Amino acid sequence: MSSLNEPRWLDPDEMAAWRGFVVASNLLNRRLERQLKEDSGLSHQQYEILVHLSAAPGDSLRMTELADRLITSKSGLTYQVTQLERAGLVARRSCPSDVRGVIAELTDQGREMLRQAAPGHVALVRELLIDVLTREQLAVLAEGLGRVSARLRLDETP
Amino acid sequence: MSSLNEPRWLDPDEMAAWRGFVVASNLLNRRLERQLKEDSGLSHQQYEILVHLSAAPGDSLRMTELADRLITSKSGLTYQVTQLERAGLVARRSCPSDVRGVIAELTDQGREMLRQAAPGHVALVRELLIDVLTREQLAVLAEGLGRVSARLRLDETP
DNA sequence: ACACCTTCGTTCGAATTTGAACAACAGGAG
DNA sequence: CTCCTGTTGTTCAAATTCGAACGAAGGTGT
Repeated sequence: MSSLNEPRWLDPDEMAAWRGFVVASNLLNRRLERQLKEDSGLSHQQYEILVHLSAAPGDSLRMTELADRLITSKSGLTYQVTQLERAGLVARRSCPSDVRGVIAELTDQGREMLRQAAPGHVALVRELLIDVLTREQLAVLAEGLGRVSARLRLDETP
Repeated sequence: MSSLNEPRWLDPDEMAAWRGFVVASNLLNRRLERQLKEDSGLSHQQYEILVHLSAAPGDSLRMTELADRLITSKSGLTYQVTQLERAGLVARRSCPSDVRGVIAELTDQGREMLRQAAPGHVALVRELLIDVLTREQLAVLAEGLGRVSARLRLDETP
């Protein structure tokens, strides 16, 4: 009756996929972190903040919305935005439609920093991930992990 | 002449794969972290230490070897092993063949903790990742990310 | 207008992570 | 044996992260 009490462990194929995911993710993060820090003095998190802001209309986003996209805690974002503000890359504005709201906005200096940092970062992502995989593998990654992400998003906000 | 100075940006498919990877990885880590902490009081990192030790011959590994497998810094491992030692889940032994060496060994209590924590963790990994993907997608993940990991490992130790 | 529950962003303390510096040792070339 | 170079694990200060608690404000129903 082991199937009743015992969990369904991962078979070798499943384990390989899971380990591959964890290992690749850790190694990749570590590598990108190092490269960004050396190249531009930015952490990966700070870089992502700039990216998300520059992709948003008006180069600005509300704190909560930004935290959701970055998948980080609100307090963590407060800290990092403060750092970026000190560096002159981001500015805080108050929200017109909500007194409580705070809008983080990309400064000209922030835009310039992103313009300078992006090429090296993208090149490394390409070298370490994109160009290592085939077109088909990329498609599977996008579709599969997209569905995984969607499932996780739903679980978070019921 | 933009192709000479401009980097090759990611096209929509490539971007989807990259974003999917980052988002899924962050959401998954966050979720697993929460579950492990609530369920067993362990961090994901601590859990992985126990897993790697229990998978090693003699339920023990040298610190450096363990740090490599966990993909973490040596100092980070020192800290976490100290925590686990205080909790009685891991013990430090000295290495017979190398006076400098320190061997981390799983205690009976650590083995028991792992036995108790593993089912819930595996079930969640299955629910959030494995069972969301098809057999073919899992195979692609394993093969592709395995190659990505291998490439990254080589880059680290030239 | 009123109470009530939710949302917003920040602050706080505790936990964790990292890289650099360090002392002690290993291993080989000469 | 004796330098010399590379490893090993730890310590240290600094940076980052998180969750809980908080004050302030939005939104709703009555």
